[in-house]
Amino acid sequence: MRFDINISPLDLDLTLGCGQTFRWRKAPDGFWEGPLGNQFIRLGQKGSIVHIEASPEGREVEGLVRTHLRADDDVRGIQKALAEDPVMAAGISELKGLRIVKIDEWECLISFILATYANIPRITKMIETLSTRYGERIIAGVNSFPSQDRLRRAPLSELAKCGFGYRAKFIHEACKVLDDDALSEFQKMSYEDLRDELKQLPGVGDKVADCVSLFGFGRLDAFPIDVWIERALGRLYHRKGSYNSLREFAQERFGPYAGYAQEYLYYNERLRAPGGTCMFSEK
DNA sequence: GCCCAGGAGTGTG
DNA sequence: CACACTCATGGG
Repeated sequence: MRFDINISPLDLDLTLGCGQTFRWRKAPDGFWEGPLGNQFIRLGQKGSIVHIEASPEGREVEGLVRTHLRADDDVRGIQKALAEDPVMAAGISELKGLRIVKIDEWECLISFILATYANIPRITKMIETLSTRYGERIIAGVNSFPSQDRLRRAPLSELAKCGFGYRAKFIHEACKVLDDDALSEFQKMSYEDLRDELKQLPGVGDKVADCVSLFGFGRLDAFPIDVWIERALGRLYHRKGSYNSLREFAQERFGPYAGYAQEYLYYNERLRAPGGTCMFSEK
């Protein structure tokens, strides 16, 4: 099955290639491919037209892709609002097609627990290992992200051999602490309550809670602060301080779309780092 | 070998 | 509140 949808503005390379999500790969033919739910999806782009291929053939593919790429976000409006800040305006200008993605809540939580203090190539590899061992086969060589139930049944001794380091026991314990419908209950909460709940999970601190709030639960006001954002805020806004003081600065300055602001800052900071660029241009 | 990574947890002043 | 230290490991 293949068909086209229209999403604008959109740049798949920017959106899928640099650290929001870890399972998309750029194929030699220029298509981005990876698992979404229990289907293997290929996405190509010409202008604002996105070509979609899916196997096995599912009925809700268009919905899956539109949700993942947050097709209903008024990105132009968000950029216009953020661009009232001249510093941000300059940062946005080369990133018009960068969109926040919407990741499955469970996949996002585990992914960003694994992402703590690791670089993107390694994170990608860890998630690949987890899916290969515990996910279900979609097509040859591609497995779905493992379910909560399946991961809960994985003994720690086994997870400890996956190359996750100290993260193994975090995800092992997080699985056991959460019951099956906990995350759907989380979805009903305010952002503040959601953060507090997430932070009670092992391996989830301020930064992971904000990443999961933003990319997993779709809270566009979340503003995750990692080392890159910390540098960007220092360099561009001369701000330094605790996580919460920086977060409050961002909330006040960028308001309900702080998450998009964060992504523009993140990308700019990475692009200007020596050799530090994104997946689609690394090999 | 060295440095760093989309940090968190715990303890101390 | 602020630091300081440890955690386990691989990619560049």
